[in-house]
Amino acid sequence: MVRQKTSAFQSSKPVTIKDLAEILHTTPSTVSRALRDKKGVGEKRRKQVKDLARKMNYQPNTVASGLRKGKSRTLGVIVPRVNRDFFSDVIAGIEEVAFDHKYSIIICQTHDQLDREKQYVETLLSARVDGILASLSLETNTYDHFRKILNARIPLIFFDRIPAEMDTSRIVIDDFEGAYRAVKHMIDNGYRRIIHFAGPDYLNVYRNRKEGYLAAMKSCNLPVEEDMIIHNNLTLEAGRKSMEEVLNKGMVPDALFSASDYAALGALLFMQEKKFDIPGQFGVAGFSNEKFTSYINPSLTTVDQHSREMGRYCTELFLKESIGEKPPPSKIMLSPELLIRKSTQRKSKQ
Amino acid sequence: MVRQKTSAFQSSKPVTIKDLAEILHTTPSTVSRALRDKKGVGEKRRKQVKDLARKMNYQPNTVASGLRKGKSRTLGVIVPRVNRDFFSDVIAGIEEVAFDHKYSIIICQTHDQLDREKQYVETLLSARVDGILASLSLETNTYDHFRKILNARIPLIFFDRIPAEMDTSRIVIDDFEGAYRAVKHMIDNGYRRIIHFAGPDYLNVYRNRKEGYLAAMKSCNLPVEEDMIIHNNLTLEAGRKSMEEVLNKGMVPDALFSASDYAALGALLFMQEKKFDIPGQFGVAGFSNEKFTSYINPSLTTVDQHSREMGRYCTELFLKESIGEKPPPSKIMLSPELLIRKSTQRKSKQ
DNA sequence: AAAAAACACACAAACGTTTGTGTTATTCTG
DNA sequence: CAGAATAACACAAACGTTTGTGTGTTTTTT
Repeated sequence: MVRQKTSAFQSSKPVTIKDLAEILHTTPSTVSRALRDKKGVGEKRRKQVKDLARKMNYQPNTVASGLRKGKSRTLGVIVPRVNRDFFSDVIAGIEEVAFDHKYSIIICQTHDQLDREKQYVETLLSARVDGILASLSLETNTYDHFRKILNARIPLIFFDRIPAEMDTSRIVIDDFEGAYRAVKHMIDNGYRRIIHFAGPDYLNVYRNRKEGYLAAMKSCNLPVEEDMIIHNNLTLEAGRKSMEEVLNKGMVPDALFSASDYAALGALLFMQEKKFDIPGQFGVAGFSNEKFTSYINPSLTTVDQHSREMGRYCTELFLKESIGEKPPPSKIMLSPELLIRKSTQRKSKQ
Repeated sequence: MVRQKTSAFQSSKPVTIKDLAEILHTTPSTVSRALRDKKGVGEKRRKQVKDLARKMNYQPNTVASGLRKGKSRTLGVIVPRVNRDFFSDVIAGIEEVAFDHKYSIIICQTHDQLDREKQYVETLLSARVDGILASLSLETNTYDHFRKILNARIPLIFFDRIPAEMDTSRIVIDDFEGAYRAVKHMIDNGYRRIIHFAGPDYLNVYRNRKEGYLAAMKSCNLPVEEDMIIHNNLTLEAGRKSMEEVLNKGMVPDALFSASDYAALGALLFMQEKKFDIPGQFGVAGFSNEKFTSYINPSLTTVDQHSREMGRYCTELFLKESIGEKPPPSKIMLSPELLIRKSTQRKSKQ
């Protein structure tokens, strides 16, 4: 005998509102209203419809309803990479709030490439997402693709890596403050010749971290020679290499403040190979609070960016913008948290 | 004077195919065919249409075309958490292949909760995604929601955490083999009383890792007492706590093979606090190759799961299933890679 | 040069909803 | 109990595409 599944498991084409209407000898409009608890449908009929819908395993078609309503209850999220702790934490935060409000999220990885970013903006626009949350790619130096989003009257919220050139809602942490506090802390611990690994100047986050570094040094009257600021791409390998070059040039820094944890790690590993005592002879601080920073030895002083909260806020900003008349853009700046760990704590101060 | 933007920046309602048709005194069908390079449109007209589309910044509406075509070029991805290295790496892999084939991906976090998983399946089904890639939540012990996907004739590919109960395409790594090799390696390095942190038995991955552990021990005639296998939820805290309990019970293991890197780390940190020399007095190996494992000290021996490749394969499996007649489900098993690091390398063997 | 084939296009229906408007029956009001 | 208000529904149009079919026109074939 053929195995007979319950009616929930019939295959074939999905059941539509029309099908339900036909069976009940009524019309699609009534069924639609019944299902969504809109008025204009009698008690009895409503129950009848809902019962049948359940029985026939009716699945609402959000594509159709999206087309009709002009809303997709979908959010586009554009990030450089999904598998970076910072970004995946932000995404986790976004997803949480989005889920609570019945939004789905489409994620887009730019791989830090401008043309991918552009292409994804097109895709999201075509998908008629209700909003876009984005963090700039490293290559982004033009913003017309983002302006298109605004012109389409779709809420656009930037987080972390934001364009100075556009007047949109945005949420960042205070990178300047985070860097300033990290460097100040290092100085307080007796480090003096602190070098800095910086990212590209055209990205707000790296520019601000550099400024924070400079301000902290200046506030203590510590000189910053030109070659104490090393721009690289902030990967582990870049950090290791830059550190090597610094030593090869004959410089004798006693600490490093890196705009990225990975680059900090690269330098730290290199210095350990060279038998430098960390934090004794050389202090290291990073930025972002990647998970590994608390597990390595010595644990790495870093700046936490409240990534998950950033994601949550970001989505809340979108929700605010998506209802009613467009409010003026909100600019939120979260306070970073300096996490003082072993890599910057000298046993004896200066 | 009012600032005048180029035509690319007009606001108002999006341009539709109908609009283009009207302007060119032709019909939507012709415009549609012209834009998509379908035959039935003259050279001249085609150029005319494309030029106008560009000029008016026409954005195709994938919602409408999705409704008409019954395909959304969208993939649903269901994972326990997006901010775990393993899963975010898989997602990165999925995104890469999906992007190349012009698919968008909707990501869903179950937070290891069954009801969230169910709800997301409904959402994805309603969104009429073209396929679903999923890894089970810890709580999943019922599969009707997944069967619905199959009944809707939507390709469903499981990865890593898969249900034994369903006959779908799937891709896993050989957890048994990975565990076996890890434990064998530890035995080869002189460890004898190796304990095991295991996850829930109803999840294939943890069951297989445990089996691998048992097989390796057995192959060397090493006894495994009941209390040498500790089930916990595999978090860092759980690892620490379990380790503490083991010692408190008066057991004297000389090594740990943990089904998770985090739990391994918890145990490792605890043992270090208790002044055990690792790997000298106590060896530790984990599973998953989380990023931090190579940066900690001692670096952690672990098993790499080729997560990115898994994501890529997974999407390729979907692509294969989405064309033509449904092929029989593919069952792919990737070979894990044992990464031998310091945490299991005794200076002097035995 | 007539018949056949190919082409360029218009027309119309369809995908599955949602929503405004009309129609009839029921309930309410004074 | 007439008239108004309300309710329960049906009807039809619309969202923006895609695609099958029909109709002239041009090109090719012989």
